[in-house]
Amino acid sequence: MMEIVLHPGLPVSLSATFDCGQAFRWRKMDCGAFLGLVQGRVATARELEDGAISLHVKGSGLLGKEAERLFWEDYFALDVDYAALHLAYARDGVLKRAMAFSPGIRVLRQDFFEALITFIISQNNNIPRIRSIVEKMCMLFGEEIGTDGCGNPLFSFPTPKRLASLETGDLAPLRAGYRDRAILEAARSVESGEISSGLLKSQGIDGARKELLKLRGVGPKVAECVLLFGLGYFGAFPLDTWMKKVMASFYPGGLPAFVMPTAGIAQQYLFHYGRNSHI
DNA sequence: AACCAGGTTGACG
DNA sequence: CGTCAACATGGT
Repeated sequence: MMEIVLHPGLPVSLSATFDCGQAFRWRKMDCGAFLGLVQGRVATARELEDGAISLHVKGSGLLGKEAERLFWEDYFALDVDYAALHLAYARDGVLKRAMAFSPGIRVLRQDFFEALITFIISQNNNIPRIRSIVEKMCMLFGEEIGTDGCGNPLFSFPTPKRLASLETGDLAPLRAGYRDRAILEAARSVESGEISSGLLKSQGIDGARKELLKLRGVGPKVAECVLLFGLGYFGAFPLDTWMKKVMASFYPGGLPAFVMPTAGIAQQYLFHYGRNSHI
């Protein structure tokens, strides 16, 4: 077990960050801390009084102390200056309200393959069911990487190799419906090296988007989610049913130009606001 | 019983 | 180019 304390410039709200529809494998424990399954690790996260984040991390493939810290700083995108972002966004009345409604959201840099498969599952689906399908997938095809407080086993997200080896019949227990085919084809594309995180990160957002759109089950919305959550392109802008409503009522002429370079981060505040504030 | 959920696809004008 | 039904599943 390794303890890591992160010091974000601006306090992070773990509940808002983990419950805003970007990550599906964090859950709140009875004690108030969060339990997360992140790239082979079992992590518990809690907010400290001074705005720091305390992480307790377990797993067989942990890096050394410093590398592990860098991993988590990257995961929480501590290189992004949220204080400056908040200051700039406050020029826009709607964004200002959205940020006040749930301050401390951060767009996480998650694993590419997990984001790809998870957001393929997300199409025409709801968040509780996405979670349950992903959990079943990990339980069936992931590796056991630890246990929770009650002794229940915890599983990693399946590797591309494992998913690529399956047939559609194997996915039936997930109850993912017609998404089965897209899940397997995407896994095979990654496993074969036809598509890879390294390539997509190196070629810029427009090139990466074009590649992603070639995959079955990846249309405009899922592609933006993978760009934003799985590849760290913060300019990506997913437009789902909720965001379409938000855009129609608040930004009929589009987002303000100064927001565009980080449109994905603005989107995350607006999405959470639109879904949870009953405006 | 319709309708919806972090949509995409293939067919048809 | 744009529009549109069909698509699995489970919840309201």
